[in-house]
Amino acid sequence: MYYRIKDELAECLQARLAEAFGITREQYRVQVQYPARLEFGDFGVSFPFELAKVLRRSPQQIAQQFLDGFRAPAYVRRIETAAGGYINLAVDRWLVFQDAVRALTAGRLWPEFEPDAGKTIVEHTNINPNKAAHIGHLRNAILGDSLVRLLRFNGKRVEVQNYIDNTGVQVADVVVGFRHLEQQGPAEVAAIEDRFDYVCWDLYARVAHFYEASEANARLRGEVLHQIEAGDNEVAELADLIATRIVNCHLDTMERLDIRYDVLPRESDILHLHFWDTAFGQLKARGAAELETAGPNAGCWVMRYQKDGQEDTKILVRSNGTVTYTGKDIAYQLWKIGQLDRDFHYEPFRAYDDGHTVWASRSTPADESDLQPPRFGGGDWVFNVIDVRQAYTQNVVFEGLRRLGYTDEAARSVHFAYEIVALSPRCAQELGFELSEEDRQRAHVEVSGRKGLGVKADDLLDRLEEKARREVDVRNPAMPPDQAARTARDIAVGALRYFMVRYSRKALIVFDFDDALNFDGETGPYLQYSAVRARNIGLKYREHFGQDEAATAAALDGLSALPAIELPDDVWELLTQALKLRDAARASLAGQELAAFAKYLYTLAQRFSNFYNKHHIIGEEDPVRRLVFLAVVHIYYQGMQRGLDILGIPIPERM
RNA sequence: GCGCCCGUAGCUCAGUUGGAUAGAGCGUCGGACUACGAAUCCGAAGGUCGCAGGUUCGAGCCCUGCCGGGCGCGCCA
Repeated sequence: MYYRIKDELAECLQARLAEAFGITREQYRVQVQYPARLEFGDFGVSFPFELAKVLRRSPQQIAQQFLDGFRAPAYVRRIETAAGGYINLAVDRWLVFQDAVRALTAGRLWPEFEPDAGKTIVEHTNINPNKAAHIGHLRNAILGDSLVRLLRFNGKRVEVQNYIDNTGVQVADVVVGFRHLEQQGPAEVAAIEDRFDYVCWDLYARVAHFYEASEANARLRGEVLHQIEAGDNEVAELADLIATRIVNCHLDTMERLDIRYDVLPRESDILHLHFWDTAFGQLKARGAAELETAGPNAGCWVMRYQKDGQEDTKILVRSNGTVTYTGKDIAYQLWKIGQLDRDFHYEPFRAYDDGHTVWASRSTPADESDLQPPRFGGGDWVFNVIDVRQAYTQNVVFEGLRRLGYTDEAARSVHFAYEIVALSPRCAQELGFELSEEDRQRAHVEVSGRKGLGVKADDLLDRLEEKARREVDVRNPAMPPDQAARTARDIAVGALRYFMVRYSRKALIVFDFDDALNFDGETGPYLQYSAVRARNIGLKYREHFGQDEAATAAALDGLSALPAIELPDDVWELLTQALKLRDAARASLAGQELAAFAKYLYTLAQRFSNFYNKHHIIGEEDPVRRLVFLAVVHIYYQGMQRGLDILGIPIPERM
């Protein structure tokens, strides 16, 4: 198989290196690359340059000596030196093609990766349950969900967690809003029929002004927060009602994007089950937590650690005995790596259409549920999808693990950091916000839930669907309305999901409706469109030649017995790009960069579009060429289908 | 003050972990539908990779300094 050729060649070259120069793989590891240009070949290496000094010979001489007596595998058609020291290899196109067609007809184009015995936990979304989700949350959830899909493709067993901070000040603020601005209690709030997350969005922004109005108002926040943490009172009941309703809204929003979860750990349960106590016990026993007796932090339990030769101190327990955010996070991370010695109880929170259940944590054993929860937590690898502003805190948490002796676990805990989504000043003004003179001069404005400044996730999805629907209706006047709606939805999802992963994690996205609503060029719809066309070719082909699927499959099967024909460059480039799917997925995961995989798929779609415009498959006179083209289109479609699935992008029937 | 990140075409971004002539999209200009669907394709213009040194056979990528921008560093969460 083609995906194995690169590895095989590396082995082969490595062996020859030992034979010709006595260089072991420990001394030098051969790295096979893809040459910059097609005419150079399909694979290339540059080790003659790198070994020139050690071997005391010119790169050219090394390359020559290496090649004299080198026995290349049978599929290597051409091997030569270039540009004073590169070694380029070109493979036999027809052999690779036949091999790929056999894999296609046998249904094993992308064999599964070795399943991984361990468990990988991915935590993402983590939206404060006090208002509607916005574009910043979309980047988190889409990045997180795409990572989950990529991990699964790479053979990992993944558990998806969505942490619910239901006892924080953000929820308290909305409770204050309902009680003191709206004069509403649990019964009235439960009866609200309007979009609950939107109601809270506006209310949350009003509470910020309410606090500014007087000291007494501002004090309400602390009082409410205290009552929420204490539990067992009407304020806590209201907070729970709000948080639960909002979580349901968030799950609905994410469901529109095919994003699902396995478990929702709730902060209130971390408190009630005293996760911190056992974590604190471990920290004290190890001497990682120390009680300060003097100085500004007197009375606090702190963690001291060395960072770049400088000592840093982080407070874990305040002098009033309460635990800081960092402290709670260490306890939670310990649970995730299976070293807390304490667990949640669980209850089903929601059942998805396909029967999958998302569970929520609870503090007490579930009464009489016939469903038994899976074992949650205890991951061998942990990915925390959190924006880059939390880098410092995440480092402190991992340092905490190391101080407790969990160095391997800390090494397998990843802060999957990404830059935030901000708004262009123009976009903020479009949304009806008055910007200060200072903000107007800036390149971007930060989204702010407190100010109510932001683009709501569902509003954006609605606008995408409306625009897609107009385009669908223009192109497909005869399409039934329900199919048109479905298609518009698929296009909206494709556009949004691709938009959020096409940027590298370190790139700050300055959001603008013009960019996000674009369906041309490097966008999700471009990829979807190319897949739809490829699928159509298969349909039209069978229709035109009066074949059923079995007959077409038989014809493709017979292809490997036919005499070789010359594969044109553009066909070859399309084929090899499609066959690099596994390589691209592996590299994307190794580099922890989803944008790399997105770019790979985009390039693949470009090659197909190019091929599509140049060659007419059904109109092709030569029956062998026609069949070869059809096979390549099939391979392309299979690759695109698999690739788009990794990005969570659906393929409409028509568009 | 300390730490992290960024600076590449008019705009938004890639750049396979140091490789060959720095690539896409948008925008601009000019072309291609009586053939599988033009949400497409082809062509053109557009670059001192922030600046200056250094390491290297080779630097957009590594090191040092400077300039410009963003973020983080709380007995908030």
